Amino acid sequence: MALGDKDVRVRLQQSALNLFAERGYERTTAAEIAARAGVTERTFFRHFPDKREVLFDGAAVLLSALTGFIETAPDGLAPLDVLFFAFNAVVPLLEANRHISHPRQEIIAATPALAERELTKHAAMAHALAKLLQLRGVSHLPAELAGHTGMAAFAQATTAWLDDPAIALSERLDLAYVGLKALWSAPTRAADAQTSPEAG
Amino acid sequence: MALGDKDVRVRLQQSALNLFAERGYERTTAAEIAARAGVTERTFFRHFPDKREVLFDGAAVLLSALTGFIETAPDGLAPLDVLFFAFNAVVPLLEANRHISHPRQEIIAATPALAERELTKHAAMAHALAKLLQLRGVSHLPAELAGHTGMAAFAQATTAWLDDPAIALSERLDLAYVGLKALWSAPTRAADAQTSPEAG
DNA sequence: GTCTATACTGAGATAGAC
DNA sequence: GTCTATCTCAGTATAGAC
Repeated sequence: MALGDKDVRVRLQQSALNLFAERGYERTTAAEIAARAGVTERTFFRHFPDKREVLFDGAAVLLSALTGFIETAPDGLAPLDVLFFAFNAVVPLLEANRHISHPRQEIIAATPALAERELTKHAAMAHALAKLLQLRGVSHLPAELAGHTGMAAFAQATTAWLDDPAIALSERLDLAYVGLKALWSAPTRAADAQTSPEAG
Repeated sequence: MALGDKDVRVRLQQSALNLFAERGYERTTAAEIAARAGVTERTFFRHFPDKREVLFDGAAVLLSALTGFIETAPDGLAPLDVLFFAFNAVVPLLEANRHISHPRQEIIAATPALAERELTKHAAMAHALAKLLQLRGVSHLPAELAGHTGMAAFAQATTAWLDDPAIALSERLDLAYVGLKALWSAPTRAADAQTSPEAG
């Protein structure tokens, strides 16, 4: 009607982000989000199947970008190297969206219901990455392992970078990559040995 | 009070498992679960903070067992080898509970809300494993990577074994272990190359 | 144990685009 | 006319407050 031609969906997302930042997720009702966007509560639920989803639209864009890079990754790379090739390739996209991702991440971290939904999104993305690896000849179970392992590293790198931008995202990814490989070789000491590590 | 001395909590869990199997999770109300267990709806929510939690009590027992084995794992093992040492050690426990885990897994797989909660439980367990590795001297970020990578492999092995017990759980764990290591070395072909793999 | 807010669903009506 | 987006109204179940 007269609230400007900007898409209702986008208005709902912005209203939600603002209200969640102001009062917190639980103290914000779907009706309030809808009202600020100039529509009714029912319209909110037609755009988003539940209240949480309003914060998770960006995942599709990211996945689409990752898909393109995985499909064009060089031949002969190992499964996890394919994934990290794509992760590094989407760094500019993530950097460009940091001003939205950062406050969003804080809201999610403060809200168990949203943290739970984010895990679901990560699992879905891990599964999508696995299917792309299968297109490159990786068999089912190893592909799923690669998807989940890669996503764990990707999520750790991006989360750490959102928390503390002093270390660049590409460097965070490198750290995660090196850290993953070391999980097979770096020895750990038994818990008992910890009591006198320098003494023995 | 005459419904037998079996703990109300356990009766609620059994009622829930049965009702979910009969009608599905969404078509079962908390009041119905409570009624079958001989208590009121209010009592249900006193035992479980939300309806989903009634299916996720076993995680604590499993984690407790894993904790013991990680603490007593041999000195000098790499992070992921510590975790797989513990995973293999709890195989008998899992095998003993298969008659409960199997129907439970089917209900969870059929119910998105429950699958989401299970991811949360897995993430919590990954985090717990990470903290145990930190007690063995592994630093924070690598420990978290190991926790999530290990949990992904553990979950894949147990899920596959619940679906198809023809392959033993210990063998499923071995397959996951080997599969993980190969993610760094086994080459993949580019998607384009797939169209004529034998022709070139 | 009682009461209530609110997330979510379904059916039907309206309005505009094409 | 169809199709799509929205609103209105009525309802149920969860979960938290009292």
